[in-house]
Order: sequence, then C-alpha cells, then structure tokens
Amino acid sequence: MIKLTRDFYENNTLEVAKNLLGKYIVRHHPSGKLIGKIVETEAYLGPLDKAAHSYNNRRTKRTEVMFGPAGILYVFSIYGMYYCANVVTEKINIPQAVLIRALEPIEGFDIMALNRFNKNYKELNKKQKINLTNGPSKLCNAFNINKDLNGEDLCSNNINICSLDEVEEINIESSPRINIDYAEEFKDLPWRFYIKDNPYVSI
DNA sequence: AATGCGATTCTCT
DNA sequence: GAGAATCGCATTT
Repeated sequence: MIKLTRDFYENNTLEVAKNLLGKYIVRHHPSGKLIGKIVETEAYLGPLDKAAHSYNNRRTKRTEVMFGPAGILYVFSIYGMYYCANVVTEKINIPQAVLIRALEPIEGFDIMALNRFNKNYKELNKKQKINLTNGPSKLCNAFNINKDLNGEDLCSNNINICSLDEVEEINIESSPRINIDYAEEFKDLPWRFYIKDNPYVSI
C-alpha cells in the first residue's frame, strides 16, 4: 500500500474523482484500523458549479477548507443528523472537492458493524452488510467521520488514502449527480463516477 | 432573531 | 415511492 501524496489531489477535479475509484481510505481509529475501497465519487466544481457549496465563490465558515490546499478533508453536516466527506482538490483558492459516495469494506468489519448497527459483523443480515458503507453518510457513520475531521490532512497518518502496489483494472461508469435537482443547467452533467457492477455503489 | 432548506437515510407501503 | 426525522448553516429581517 502506497499513501497518495499532495500532487495526486492538486489535479483537475474530474480527473481526481475518477482516479480515486479503486483507492483505499485508511483510518487509524482508537478502536482499530478501518479500510474501505472507494467505489463511487462525485465532483463539485465551484465556483462555476451551481451544485457546489462554493458556487459563486461563496466563502463561509463551512466552505473555508475548500479554498485551502488540496488533499484536505471537507466534512459537512446535512439534514441535522448526517455527515458527508469530501476530498479537496486543485490549487489554493480554487474551491473544488470530490464527494466520497460509497466504499467497499475491506478491513475493520466489526468496528463498522458496531458503528452502524451496534452489532458484530457476523450478526448482520445480508441487507445490513451491503448497507454498511453504500452511501455518503453511511460510510461516515461506519468510519466515525464527523465534524472533528473537517480540515484533516489526508497526507497525515490519522486518515489517508492509499493505492495498491499493483494497479488493478476497473471499469468506470458515469452518471448525473444524486439529489442536486436545484442545480439547474448543472444537474444533468455526468459528474458522478462509479465502478461498474460493484455491489456497494449507492444506486 | 427568524426563516427555510438540504451533496441523506430509514421506515413504512 | 412517499413521508418523517432533525438541526446546522446561509440568508434575510
């Protein structure tokens, strides 16, 4: 496993969104080590993108980290009870990010099961196993990602993203992004990317 | 100070 | 497929 470095994230956001597929989120948590393979992402291209929080260079306490350097975690809360995790991309002052929409569990199954359903992994039914990490807020719950991790450096040891030593072939598909009907002419752009036929893709 | 809503999920039917 | 849960956050007053 090779930890991705800053230059991976400083790239074009649509490229990073695709390149993140098949990479591994590694989280060193007090309760143990968690690893998930990224199988679904969405690109948010502020300031032009009407779906992005940073549309029109909207710079607030919430969006601040998107204006900073690439390779930083942007975590926001939604619907009063959930979190979403994003990877900041591009150079400083270009407020773009990639939403992590789904993971395939790789290591730390019991911790994820405990965080999501308060059960051991072997107690889960078939649907619960798939539901561990097949959505943007489900994976945050499984990996215990919350506002405390907003602004965290993904080039650190606490939480980072790695690639395998040997690159594996994957088939990438794209579609419009999910739940952004408000984004007018941007709502139909194919900026959602996922690994074809992976069972943990959200939709 | 008040308002309105959301890059979601869960539980029904 | 519809409706509820539930509150932080940006915007408006």
